[in-house]
Amino acid sequence: MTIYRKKSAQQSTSPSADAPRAAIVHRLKGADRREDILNHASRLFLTYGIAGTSTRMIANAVGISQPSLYAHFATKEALANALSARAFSSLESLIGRIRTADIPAPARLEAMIRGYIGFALDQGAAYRIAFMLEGPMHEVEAFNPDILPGMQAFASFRDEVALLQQEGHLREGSTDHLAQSLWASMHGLCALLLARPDFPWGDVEAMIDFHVEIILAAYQNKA
Amino acid sequence: MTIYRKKSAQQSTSPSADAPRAAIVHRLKGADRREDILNHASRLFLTYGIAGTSTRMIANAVGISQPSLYAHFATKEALANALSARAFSSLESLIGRIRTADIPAPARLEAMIRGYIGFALDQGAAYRIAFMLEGPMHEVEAFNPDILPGMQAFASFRDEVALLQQEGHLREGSTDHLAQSLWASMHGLCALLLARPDFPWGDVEAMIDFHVEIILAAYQNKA
DNA sequence: TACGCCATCCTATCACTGATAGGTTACTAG
DNA sequence: CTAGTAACCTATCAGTGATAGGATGGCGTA
Repeated sequence: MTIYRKKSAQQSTSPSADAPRAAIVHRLKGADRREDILNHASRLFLTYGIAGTSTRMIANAVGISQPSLYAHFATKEALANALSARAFSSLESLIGRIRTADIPAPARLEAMIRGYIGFALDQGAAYRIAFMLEGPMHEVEAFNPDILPGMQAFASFRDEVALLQQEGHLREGSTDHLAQSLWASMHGLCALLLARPDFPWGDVEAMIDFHVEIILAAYQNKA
Repeated sequence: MTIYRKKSAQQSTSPSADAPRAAIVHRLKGADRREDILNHASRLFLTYGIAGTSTRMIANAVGISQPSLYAHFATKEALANALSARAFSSLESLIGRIRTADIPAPARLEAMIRGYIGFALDQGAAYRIAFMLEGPMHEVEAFNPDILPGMQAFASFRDEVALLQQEGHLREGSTDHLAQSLWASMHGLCALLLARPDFPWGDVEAMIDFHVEIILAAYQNKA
């Protein structure tokens, strides 16, 4: 029995050769260097995926040695989590902006849903890290501060759901169930589009519009 | 600046020591050995995750050398894809069984939805491989036969949606949009539950019931 | 029964990965 | 001017997926 190997892409232009180390290295203060690393890592993760981006690629792009990364992040996973945290802080602020914007209630829900979907598709790498990554299956993770921004973003979303419900724009029932179910419906589309971009989706824009319309009708008050 | 490393779990009982090689090795025919490998890999993937399972762990569990795996699968990814394919064949047959079962139309839709969710949560590892894994972001994958069972399962699902729509049990509109949106709604819940089992979901059973009810109401014909 | 093929399986080794150990350098407070 | 320390380095580790090439045993055929 013989299996033919698919020839590996990226042969001539190896990712590991991405941006040779800068000739002159400037020392940076911890916080600045940390931001520097996150910026380059974000770009690389988006291009090559997380598993496809090595710590050496990141270090080369930044212009420091690979072990120097570990002065700022305990592990590669911690770096990814920090990126996710950064992205979710911006999601939370996005939700906050929509909540405080002067938008009448029904349109506010739609704005929230479309904002969420747009965020997920834009920040694909960070969104994957937060919601689609394979974590330890049986091991209960000790408190991880990098998950917090995601939780806060959800909490903010849940608060808005509670408000809309109180105002009578959303169906009755458990607010937690409502928020989680609504979140799941939004997430489902984002996750599938991100995980299977090669699927014959047809017109993606139209598909999103269709799904949003269904969601709005499903969760709004029938009264 | 000093970062404290989280101490690595699995220290004393390293996963790599999982099941020492069997003393007496029996030669198996290609197809049998292949099934053997898939069975052990499935168990290990579920326990340690895909990235957390090395090819050496799989080989040790099976009782063969690590390079011997490559006589049956070109890459570790190919092995994972084969597992996914096997699982999705069973999903397709599940859908087929529900379709041909003697269930009146509205209950048939609910049976389909609950069957799908149950499958996803049971076959977590395979489901992840098929729908939640990080793939190449910019590279268009050449035809991959292991994706076929997943596509066929979706096609079967879409056919049933078309039928229910023709019978007047589902709302009007593009059948493709309807099937994709419905799939996304189901997937969203499964994906979140699998990716974030540590989230404070509350009563998961009740949450699933709530979501299914919403989906049924959302996609059924309002007439 | 004897032969030879070839699928099965092995050991040895590769390049690369994430991570660690321990020394060097440059900025800065006193 | 002189510590002290944060920033950074080189060298190296064990483990990973994958490859090269040789050993072996069962089976069809002469």
